[in-house]
Amino acid sequence: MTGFLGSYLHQLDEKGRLALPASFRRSAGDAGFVLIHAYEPALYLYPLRTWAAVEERLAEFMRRQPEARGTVLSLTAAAAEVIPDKQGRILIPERLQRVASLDTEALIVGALEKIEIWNPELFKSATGEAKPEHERILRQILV
Amino acid sequence: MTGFLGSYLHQLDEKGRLALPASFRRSAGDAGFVLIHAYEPALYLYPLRTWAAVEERLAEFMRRQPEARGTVLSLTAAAAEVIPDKQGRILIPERLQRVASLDTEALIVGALEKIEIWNPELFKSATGEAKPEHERILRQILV
DNA sequence: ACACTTCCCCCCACTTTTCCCCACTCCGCC
DNA sequence: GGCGGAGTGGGGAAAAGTGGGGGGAAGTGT
Repeated sequence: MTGFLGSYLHQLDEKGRLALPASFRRSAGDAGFVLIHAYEPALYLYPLRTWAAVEERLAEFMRRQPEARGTVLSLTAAAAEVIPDKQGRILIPERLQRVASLDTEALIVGALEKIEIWNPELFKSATGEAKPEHERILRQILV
Repeated sequence: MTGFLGSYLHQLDEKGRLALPASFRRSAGDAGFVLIHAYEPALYLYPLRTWAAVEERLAEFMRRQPEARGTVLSLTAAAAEVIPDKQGRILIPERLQRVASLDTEALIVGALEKIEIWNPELFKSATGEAKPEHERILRQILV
């Protein structure tokens, strides 16, 4: 089973509902997701299956560096567990819509173990720059 | 089992469908493929079997160099998992047709672990130029 | 405890896209 | 010359995305 791939431009309706691509729904099984906001103007969506590992890393990190508690707390405070309705849509809390600058359209991007949700314009400007040293490594990776 | 070899000129129909050569289909088993766009004006097609290794290397790359996230994200965003229909054709998303300048004809090129899909003219100009260099490199490889 | 409000989720309906299936052609091979 | 595998093209059924209305649960205040 491969990770999440591809990008999809979907509508965010007035109720704050966002339809996940059917292929993403299938590869997540139909358990729920965890929606968080971290350092970028985007939201991250983890299927519960992979979220467990993230949670473990968070706990481990706090044990090693207690001064990081505040950082982790602000992450968990802004997080939400979301479950798709029968039409495959998740409800994005109003506060998370605001921090991600989501309006009527959202770009749903597959990022291997997680899904990212972006404002389409912000995504374009965030991924615009091509870094030569990264490209060199990519050539090695892609055989 | 050998890698993918040979090149085939096939039609890209109005619906964006491209028939894979029957021999490629056979050597991939009939699981799906992953289609990506990287630094060249061409598309790369990986059978799922070999894609898993690529994905693992990508994850490793991000662990070592977190600042490469953007590069990997634009790669996965432009990727798609494709499954041949019963006639052995894959659907190439409109966005990927554009970045690879694919019109009505596509050149399907075997490239060992993966398959490359080119605009025929672009392929000629990309591979036609560096003849002397080719010879020098090949002498080293083929003893 | 009860009425009231609010919000969420289910259901229904519609549009668009996708993909499955059938039919046809071309070519090489028996 | 027919047969079979391969590539090509298009119609129709099924699925996916979108939008809105109503019922019921949860929370609030009286």
